[in-house]
Amino acid sequence: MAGATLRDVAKRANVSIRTVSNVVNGYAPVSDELRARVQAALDELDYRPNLIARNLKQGRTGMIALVVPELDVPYFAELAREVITAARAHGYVVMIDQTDGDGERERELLGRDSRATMFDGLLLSPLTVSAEELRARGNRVPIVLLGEHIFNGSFHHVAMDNVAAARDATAHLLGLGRRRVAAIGDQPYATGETAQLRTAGYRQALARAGLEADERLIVSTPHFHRRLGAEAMESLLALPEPPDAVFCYNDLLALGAMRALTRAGRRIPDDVAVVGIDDIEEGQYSTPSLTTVAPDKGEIARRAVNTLLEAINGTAAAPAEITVPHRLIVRESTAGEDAPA
Amino acid sequence: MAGATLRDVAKRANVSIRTVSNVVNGYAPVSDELRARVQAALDELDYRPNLIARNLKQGRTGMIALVVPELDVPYFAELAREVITAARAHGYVVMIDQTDGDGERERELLGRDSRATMFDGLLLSPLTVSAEELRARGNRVPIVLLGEHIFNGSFHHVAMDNVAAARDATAHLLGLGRRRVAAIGDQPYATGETAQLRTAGYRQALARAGLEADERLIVSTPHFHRRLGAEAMESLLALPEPPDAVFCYNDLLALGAMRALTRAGRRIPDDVAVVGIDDIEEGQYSTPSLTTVAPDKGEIARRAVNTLLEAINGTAAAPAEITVPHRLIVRESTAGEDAPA
DNA sequence: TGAGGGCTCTGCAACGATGCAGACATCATG
DNA sequence: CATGATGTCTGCATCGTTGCAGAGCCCTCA
Repeated sequence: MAGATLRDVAKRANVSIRTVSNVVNGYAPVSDELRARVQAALDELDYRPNLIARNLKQGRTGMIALVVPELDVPYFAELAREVITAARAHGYVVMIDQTDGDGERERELLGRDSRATMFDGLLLSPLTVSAEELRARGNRVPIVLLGEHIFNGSFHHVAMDNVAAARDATAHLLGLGRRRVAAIGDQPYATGETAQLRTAGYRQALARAGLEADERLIVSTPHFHRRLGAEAMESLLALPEPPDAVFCYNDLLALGAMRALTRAGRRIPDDVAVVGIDDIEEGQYSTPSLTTVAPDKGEIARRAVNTLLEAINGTAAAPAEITVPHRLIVRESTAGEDAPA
Repeated sequence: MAGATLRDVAKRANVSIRTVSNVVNGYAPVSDELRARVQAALDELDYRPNLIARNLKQGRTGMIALVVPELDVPYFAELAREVITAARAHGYVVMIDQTDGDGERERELLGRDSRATMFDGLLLSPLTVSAEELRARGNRVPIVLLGEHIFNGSFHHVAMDNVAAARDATAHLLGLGRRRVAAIGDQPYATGETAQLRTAGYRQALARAGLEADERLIVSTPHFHRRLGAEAMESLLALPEPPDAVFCYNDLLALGAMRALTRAGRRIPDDVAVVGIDDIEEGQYSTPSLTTVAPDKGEIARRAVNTLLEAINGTAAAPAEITVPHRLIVRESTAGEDAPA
């Protein structure tokens, strides 16, 4: 049997549809006697409101979508959890989708038949979509961008200061006395803005220490997965003058790099110190535990959700770059036994 | 400006609403000339179909929900990715929600005002909801259960054979000649059915090897996170006769246990061999890499999605227990240097 | 020539809910 | 007793779309 509708309940309780609706929503005053009768009918028929109909009438769904490249990348999974929590605090639920880092799928989202219209707003962590494409899509559904790319003010955008984060990570390694600091994760092409910002930070730290960057120590990777971190590390170890420290553009690369180092018999941090970015939980339990730059994920999620809801309600300020704080967390991969437990 | 509707487009193109709808959906034959005129109007107004209205009319949304305890538990994140992929193959999208392992939130899902009615079906990985509660909720939205609990035939249920998986893992350790094999992750109370199945498998393996279980070697943990694995391992190491192997009920526990072992200066696997369950990617890159029992996540996702879609379409067979295959993957945490790369 | 059949195109009703305006009964007040 | 205020309850229109039945029109063929 399909679900009972307001009409069914109304017929059974011998009242108008409207009155049943009032009872369900606690709106207009309803006499106790009628209320009881309607309630009985509601229970007997096990009425559940049809949210789709309600949404159509009200013009909103109470759902926002979070679109990330890959859900099984721990950073995104952890961020997703924070977003769900932040949205729930406002009575919103979050639908999560992944693009597989596939530009095709990202653009699908913006296309005519996109399911995006099912949502009151969109949180998008783009990999390849450009600002122009986003602008061209019109202003159907409010959007807040997360963490990637540079959109110079056309959109709400929440991220940490990537240059500063990379600079802090690199400076930490230099502060340990390391002089051949490698970098893993550059992406010197159009869609690699985040990576390029981190490379810039890396170079800044070297410059401030009066060092010149050795281009052979900067390894590019098309994405940020463990395997590529391991491969990059292997290639660095094969250099005539291998590095004594490595700054990885995220924790997964760093974990892969550490795996390669251990396999090659190098000691961490004695031979090579390692630092990442993201502060995923895995890094606390790796051997050795991983020094990292932690963006404040909770803050990212809250600011993003709040901004999106403001945009939905039309109370949003002009699009702005929102920068959330980050901090360096020192663990064994740079401090060795001295690391705080 | 709010989105243009079919009516707006119809007015502009000077045709009926119905014809615009036909053009949009490619339904009835429309003359080339009219089609072009309508298409032009569609483009000019940048028409996007209102999916909510369409869904209301059609009685389906093309969305299913996946509800898991915690999204940032790698197993669930990896499973979610598979589910998204499987659903997409059928034109469905997946909305993901997490319950935080909170019975309250799980039950909310079944309550009167649940958003569950927004979805054509539900994939639920329950932690505390009982079969009775599920039955009591009526048959509003088709449900397929994943991995947890025992529902003896009242619901579609997809899982691996937990007893066999645990038996295989334990037998592997025994096959290495270990004799004091510990178990981390038992949950000897009502909502711990999965854990209890694994304990049963553990005991079976010991029995088949002619060994008696040492109850002190079975450590309970209220949930399956890294930290508890580490704590459990520490307590095991404090025993007068510590174990020479440990079977952890999932990979996170195992990774935590390995962390504790390394910190305590024990060698893996020489002093203590470790095996987990789940085959999360992290275990391939840990030091040492983690031996594990891998459920076929892709198969779980595909079977679950297919079954759910059959239920949605009314073509489903009677509720059934669907068992997916698993296999032991041997890595360094039990095989040491001999492990396959 | 006119009956029949295809092809286009259209209007109406409906999905299930809510906003609005107003009907009706009751009651207090002058 | 008339008036208006108050408190309940109802019917109608509507959200944007699609299903259905049918209206024209043109063509074919007997």
